[in-house]
Amino acid sequence: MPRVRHKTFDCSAGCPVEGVLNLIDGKWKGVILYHLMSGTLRFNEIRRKLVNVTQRMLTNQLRELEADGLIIRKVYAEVPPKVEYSLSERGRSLEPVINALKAWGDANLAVDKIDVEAA
Amino acid sequence: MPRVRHKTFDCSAGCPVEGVLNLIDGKWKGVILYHLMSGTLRFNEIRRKLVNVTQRMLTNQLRELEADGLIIRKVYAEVPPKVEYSLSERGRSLEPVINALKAWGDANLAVDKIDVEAA
DNA sequence: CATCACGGTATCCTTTTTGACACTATATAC
DNA sequence: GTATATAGTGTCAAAAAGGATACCGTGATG
Repeated sequence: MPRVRHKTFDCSAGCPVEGVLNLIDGKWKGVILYHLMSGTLRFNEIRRKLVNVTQRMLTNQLRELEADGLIIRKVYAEVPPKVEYSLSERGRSLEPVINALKAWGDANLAVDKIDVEAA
Repeated sequence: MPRVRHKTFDCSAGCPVEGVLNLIDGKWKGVILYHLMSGTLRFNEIRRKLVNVTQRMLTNQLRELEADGLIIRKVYAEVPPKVEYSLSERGRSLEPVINALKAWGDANLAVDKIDVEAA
């Protein structure tokens, strides 16, 4: 499992920018946060939204988000297991950031263009 | 709001979010963009602002940003060499995004020791 | 002649991240 | 008694990212 992502952020002026990026990059974190903005989701609900994610990766990403205090993991003592993920206060405060990302993406990552570059 | 019409690669609704993240993650890209928001900079000026970056990494990051159309590289035929980097139109349009990142970082990563201790 | 500044390349190596795939527990349904 | 669903773990391997270090060309400076 990828270990401690948090070292100390000793950097200069642009540092906060990198700091946030360290929290939300990782192949699936952005999308996970985005989906959780719409409400609580269970493990497999998230999995179905992130089409190609493996269980291991999803678990990893969720654990890291949890460790960074952005999401809350709630386990129900049931069988079959039930685990719900939701945004914490801190996670919810990221909403403007995620929205800015989404807005720019929508405006500047037109599908045609991606097609051309990917081809 | 333009929406994704067709899946080029498996992404669901949160895709644009990941798309932008793919452009601006990389260990130094966020900070580079941040610094270029204040104006044109030469290679070594950027280098001095990113204290621990190696030449190789800085070159890499700048080339990727250039390839993604976010910055412009202008070479002067002089000796010693002079190369100026500045934001493109597209890069400048990222300003709200970078600002959102910076704002959140300033507000939530102020002293990261608090993270550890308070949690 | 030797050295510095500039903006890089070229090589090699280590660390980090991601992926494939197999395995687990248990209650319920068939 | 076999299969299903859930939410995971464990192990190994590949790929991507990042780092260390050395080198290049040239004109001016000492």
